[in-house]
Amino acid sequence: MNKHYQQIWQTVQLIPKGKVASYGQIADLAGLPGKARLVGRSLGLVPTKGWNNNEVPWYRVINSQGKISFPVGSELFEKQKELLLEEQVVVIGAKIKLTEFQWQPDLAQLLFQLKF
DNA sequence: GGAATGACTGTCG
DNA sequence: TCGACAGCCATTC
Repeated sequence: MNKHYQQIWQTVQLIPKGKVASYGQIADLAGLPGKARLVGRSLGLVPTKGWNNNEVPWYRVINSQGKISFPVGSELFEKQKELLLEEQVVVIGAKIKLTEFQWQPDLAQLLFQLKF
């Protein structure tokens, strides 16, 4: 259980500044293919708990359509958008240009860092 | 143990 | 491009 969350958070931390990744992408990289929902849920657990919440850039994770997964105007939506804009990521409405900002990791380097 | 619930995804019209 | 739908899976009731 916790092990899965650890892998997810660890993977999220690898997303470079100014880039974003989708839930499914994170799930794959964390060794949990097809479990995008698990990623979403685990990210939802981070902030409330006192774990390494500040270390996990949850706002760099969006859905596969390149959009923020919160209702427009909600508190979390605004916060996420703000944080992304601070990193030079262009957010139009809820949309982000995936072709420009989606993280495209070097798999070999990634495996080295994760040490799975 | 069964049913409902999500910060999801891919496919189809 | 967009909405509806069916899988998906750990957690919660």
